[in-house]
Amino acid sequence: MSSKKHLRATTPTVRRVPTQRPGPAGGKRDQNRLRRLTQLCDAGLAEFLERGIEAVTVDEIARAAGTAKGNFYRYVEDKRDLVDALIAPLRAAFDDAMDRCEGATDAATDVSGLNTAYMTLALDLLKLFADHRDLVRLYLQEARVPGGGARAPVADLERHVTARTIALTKVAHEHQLLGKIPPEVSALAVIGATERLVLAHLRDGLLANEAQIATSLVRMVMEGIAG
Amino acid sequence: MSSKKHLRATTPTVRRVPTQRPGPAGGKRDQNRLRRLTQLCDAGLAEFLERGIEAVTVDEIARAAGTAKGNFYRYVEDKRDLVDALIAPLRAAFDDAMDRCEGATDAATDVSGLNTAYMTLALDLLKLFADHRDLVRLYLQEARVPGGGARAPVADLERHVTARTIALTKVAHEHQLLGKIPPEVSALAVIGATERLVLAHLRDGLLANEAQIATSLVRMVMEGIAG
DNA sequence: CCAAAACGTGACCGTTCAGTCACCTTAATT
DNA sequence: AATTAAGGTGACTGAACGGTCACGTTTTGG
Repeated sequence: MSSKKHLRATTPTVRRVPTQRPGPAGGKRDQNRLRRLTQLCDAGLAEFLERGIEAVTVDEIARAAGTAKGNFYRYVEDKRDLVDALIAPLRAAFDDAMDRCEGATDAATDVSGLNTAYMTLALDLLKLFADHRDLVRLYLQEARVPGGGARAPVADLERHVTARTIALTKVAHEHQLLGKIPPEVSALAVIGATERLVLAHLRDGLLANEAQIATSLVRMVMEGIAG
Repeated sequence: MSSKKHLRATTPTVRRVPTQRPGPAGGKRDQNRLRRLTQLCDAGLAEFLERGIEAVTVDEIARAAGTAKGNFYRYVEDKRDLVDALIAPLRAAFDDAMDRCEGATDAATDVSGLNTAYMTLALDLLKLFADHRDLVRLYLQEARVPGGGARAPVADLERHVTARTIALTKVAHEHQLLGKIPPEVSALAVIGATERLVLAHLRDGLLANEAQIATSLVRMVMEGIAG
């Protein structure tokens, strides 16, 4: 057949990711693997926040995670894949909150039911910000740049967030809750205001008092800037 | 002395930028030079908007401007310098508007004088957006990413805008125009809402009706989302 | 205990890119 | 018209980086 050296017992293609003996879920193999992946994610996230996704090299991430570059590719396809893994939980948390709100608005029979639904959403999002501070910051820092290469998952999420928020606002608009302002406009204005405040808090350390940001924002949304 | 070939008649250092015969301002030399610089700026801006500042190479900019890479460096130090040249007019226009507004608030003797000052600022900024559409879009797309390398001028401008806007808002706050909301919070909320709307308009082609965006925004700032 | 899968490594390869340089052409100035 | 600065070019260099590979080590399932 082939020469004695380099004979490949199993599959001909080079396997980067384990497929034959991944071990039982929750077993030692699984644990180790998850730990390394987490280290890579954490290291990547820290670097991305500091210098931007695009500027960070695979080698830097691997070293910061305490391993070698070659090993990086055993856990993840490339930098974009790592960003994907990073962003996925954020997207999931956002969808959870939105799903819950949509369920509540669908079930609501009167205006006050709608308002509770929106207040619940606000609280859910507040919790989301608290639970995923660094991820939210990464999203805010990177979302607006054209999504080529590794930034694509972030840009995707931005479109997703925009679309779902506008859709939700249209419901409010149909129930006459928004006066003459087009739903797209009010949706984007609220998103924009919220995101800018959260960014100032997370990135610049401005506005240390989180509760005050939240209540001020709600007040401004309800009554305008002079509230 | 030296060999006949390659003798350097004048200065020993390689000159990239003309210093000895730049020609009179407005003269032909000056015109040509300005034209090329403009081509490079235009080409760079277009590429930056499409794929992000970081991803664009010097060679691409030069080719898009219809010239060779080597020539790029005769007009500009490097990519960062080009971004600097692009951003400078935007910064200048912003400062003009803010200076005018500060002058008006200083001169104002009553609340209505302050309000006119702020409305004038809003109109000035509206004009700024119209006069520098692509530059504003570039700013919005790139401002939040950590400012390493070529993106530094944009990140600088973001800090500048934030600082001046907050300072201006503090004046309003001292005149009791903002109720209980801290001036930093209202300033950032308004910036955020405005920027998000402008970005949707410029980048995504959403919200085609500019006048409606503007009036809606003013209404929301004044009366809240339900205006 | 042992075979082999998974893990880990860093040298290596091919590509890309910023910045330079020697040479050529154009045109402004005297 | 002659001189020479300025404009223009693309090949070249060195550095950086993504991704691979051959090899060594560890872990585990049987």
